Parts: sequence; C-alpha cells; structure tokens
Amino acid sequence: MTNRRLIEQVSMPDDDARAPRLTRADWLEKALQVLVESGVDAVRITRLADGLGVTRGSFYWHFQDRAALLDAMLEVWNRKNTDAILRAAMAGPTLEACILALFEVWLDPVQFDPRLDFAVRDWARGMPAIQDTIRAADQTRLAALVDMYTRHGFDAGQAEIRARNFYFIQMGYYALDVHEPMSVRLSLLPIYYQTYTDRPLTPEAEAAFRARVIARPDLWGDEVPPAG
Amino acid sequence: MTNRRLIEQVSMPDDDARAPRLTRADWLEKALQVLVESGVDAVRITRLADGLGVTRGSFYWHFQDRAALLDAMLEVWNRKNTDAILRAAMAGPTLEACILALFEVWLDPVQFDPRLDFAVRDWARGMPAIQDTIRAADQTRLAALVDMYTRHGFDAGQAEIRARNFYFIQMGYYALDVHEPMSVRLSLLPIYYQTYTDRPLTPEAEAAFRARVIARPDLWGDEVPPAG
DNA sequence: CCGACACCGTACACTTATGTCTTGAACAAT
DNA sequence: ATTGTTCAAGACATAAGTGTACGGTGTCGG
Repeated sequence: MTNRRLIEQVSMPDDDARAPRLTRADWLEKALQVLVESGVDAVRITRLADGLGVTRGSFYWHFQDRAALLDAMLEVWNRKNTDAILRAAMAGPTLEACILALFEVWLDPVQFDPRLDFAVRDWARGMPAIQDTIRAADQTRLAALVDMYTRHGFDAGQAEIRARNFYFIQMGYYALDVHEPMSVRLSLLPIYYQTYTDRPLTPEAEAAFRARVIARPDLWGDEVPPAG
Repeated sequence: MTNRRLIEQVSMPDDDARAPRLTRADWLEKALQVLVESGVDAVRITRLADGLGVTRGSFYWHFQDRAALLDAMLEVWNRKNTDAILRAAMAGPTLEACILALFEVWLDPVQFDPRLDFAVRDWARGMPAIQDTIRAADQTRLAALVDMYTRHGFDAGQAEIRARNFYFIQMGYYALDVHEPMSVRLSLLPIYYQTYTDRPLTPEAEAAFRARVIARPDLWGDEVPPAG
C-alpha cells in the first residue's frame, strides 16, 4: 500500500513508530478501506473502532467528529487519482509514451484506484458540494488528455473527441467492475492503442510495456506472470 | 413516469384508483425515487413513511420487511434497463436503425434510466448476490450489441471490440454524470455514429432522428426545443 | 522521579432505525 | 345493519449509532 505516505501527509503526520497506539493515519486508512469495500454509509465510527480493536474514545482524540474524517477521506482521493492521470498524460515526449503511461495507470491500482474513484462518486449522490469537487476533477483529467492530444498534432475538435473516448471507455470499464485477467487485458492493448491513436503500436513498444507489467507481479492477482 | 406500469406489474397490482390510501406500488415508487436520489442506505422505512405522509404501520401491510422492498426494487431495475437495450439492438433491419434506436435509448430516461443503473451498481458494493445479477445483465446487454454488429457484417473480433466501445463509452458518460444540454448531445451525434460504425451518418437519417427527439420536449430539460 | 502529554476506556444522554402487536376507521358486500 | 377486508395509527421492545465528559495509563524530557 503506497497509499500510506499520501494518507500520512493528509493526516498531518505525527511520525510515530507503528505501535499498539493508533495514529490519525490508521483511522483514515481503515476508513478508506471500508469506504471502498462497503460505501460511505458503512464508515461508522463504532465499526471502525471494532475493526481496529479500540473504542470510540480513540477516534475522538484524532478527529473532531465524523465529518472531519469524511473530509480527510475526500482529500486523499482528490490528491491521488487525478494526479496519477496528470502525471501520465505528460509522461514523455511522444504520444506513444503518454498513452502507454496512461495504460499503466489504468492497470495499476496503486497509481489510480478505480474502486476509490467510484466509491467517491457514489458518495456524492445527493451531495452537491462533493459533486462539484468530482466534476472539477473530471474536468481537470479531461483537460490533461485533450492537451496531450493537441501537443501531439491533433486539432482541437479531434483532441476533444479522442480524449473523451479514451476517458469514458476506461470509466465505463471500471463502472462495470469487470475482472479480466491481466493476460487478457494485455492482449487487448494493441487494439485499444490503435483505437486511441489511429496508429499501430510498434512491437518494440508493446514488448517494453509488457516487460514492465511483468516486473510487477502484484498486478497479476491469481495469475502467474509469464517468465521475463 | 412510465415507470408506473412496470412498478405495478412487479407489485402484483391491486388495481386501485389513486387515493389517499396507498398501494404497494406507491411505496415501491417512492423507494426507487429515494434510491436514485440518495442511494440504498437512504431507503429507510421511516423516511419513506414521512415522505408519503403515513406511518410505518402502512409499510408492514404491503411488504414483509425491508428486504422484501429491496427485492422488489431490484426486480424493477432488472426488467427495465436491460430490456430497453435489447429492444433497441434489434430495432430495425439496418445497422443504422439499430444504432439510432440505441442513441434514443441513451437519451431517454424513460427507456433507460442511468441513475437507476448506477444506484443499483453502487448498491451491489460488497453484496456478491447483487453483483452476480448485474454481471449477468451486463453480459446480456453486451451480447445483444455483439449480435447486432455481427448481423450487419462485422466479423466476430470486430463486433466484440465495437460492442465494448459502444457500451463502455456510454456507461463512462453516465458514470461522470455529465449534464450536457440536448442540443450539444445532438450535435455530437454524427461524430459518434462515425466512431461506432466507420460510416458517415446520412443527413436524412440525422434529420429524422432530430425530429423524433424534438417531438419529445420532456427530454430537453430547461432548453427550448427548436421549432419542428 | 515526576509531571505533561498522548492516547484510550467507560459511562451517559440522545437520536434514528427496525419489526411486532393491537386498535381503529373506511368501505364494500351480503 | 352487520360483517369482513383493507389500510393506517400508535405503542412497545430492541438495536445501533453519535457525541461529550471524565478518568486512567503508558511514556517521555527535564
């Protein structure tokens, strides 16, 4: 969980060694886990306390109240997922480098956590304030993708439509919560590259990408990565 | 709300005239409204009763318990959204007719209610039984789209990838909960038609489609439909 | 060794939810 | 008129959750 550093930043870390005593970051981490697994309404102080093996007294030391916890959770999301897309969209000098960096973001929950993204979207239902935050994030992400396409020679109209396709398809993929094995996802890669760029993916670039994904066995779930 | 008839079917209708007395369908309708606006966890019997201006005593006449209400809600979803897609995917003899029928489904919340669809998906978080139901629905929808493409001359691989694109893009669009005015959505139509079919949309077909949407002022929200 | 701080437990008051049971009112049919 | 059906009110027991007040316990620096 590379989340940990980000969570500690948002938590204004009181750099403690891991101990039986809990930190603000421990509560936040647990809350985000429950958010992702069961939705906001399952983020109950009582349940978190049970899960952490302490009583609610601890919580009210680290946080003002439940609203403060929710604020901190939203901030973690806001600093994680969008940043990952922005970084990837400016990853390299060529369009190929950017697109492949984005593919890697889509594949890597450490960089972009789709379950967190959709848990937050779900959370926003009926809460206009959070909806605005999300809308702003989506605009930022789309703008980065449009910029990526324009930087690499697409005119404004084409860049807009391609950025939307690129982003919407991926969000739709996440929305359906499909769990295709990594080998299948990798095999679809050249087709999607062609779709997004109108150019074929060179075998060399594909091989390089594949090698980088193989070097990350944590992305393969139950599957066994092919020998590199 | 054409929902009404479907809800009454699922409710095993006790065909009553609308009265101060409530029917099972009234409770179900209200529950679905709250589901869409605020998520499952806001579907509380107490709140529904308040909203309907009665006490909880009424609820327990019409439903066994809260679980029975949730079951009925899921059944409404299951019979509404997927059916709309299936109907459209077999709408006409030509690919053009099918694609345009699907566009109309995407635009018309009476046929396909995206907010209900995503409310149900969010509801499924952490509930494997509902996840299976959703996965089956997605498979059925995608299969219908693949079949549509193959019927009209695309080979298996192409049909698969195009069906996925078509469906994922639309789900991504819904996931972001964008609220583009109808005029903008109509203007994007030819571009998307081109994307999905690799053929241009004929001006005649576009005009016909536009006319059908103009005849439905309920789809235009705040906008004023152009004179037909 | 001793306070000060950081962290947690406990007890209390309050709110909101579920589900059961009993009573009651309106209305139709007999 | 009486009865049965259909729907809703009200009272009750129970469960979970929130937030506050206060008291206790380790663990440091001085």
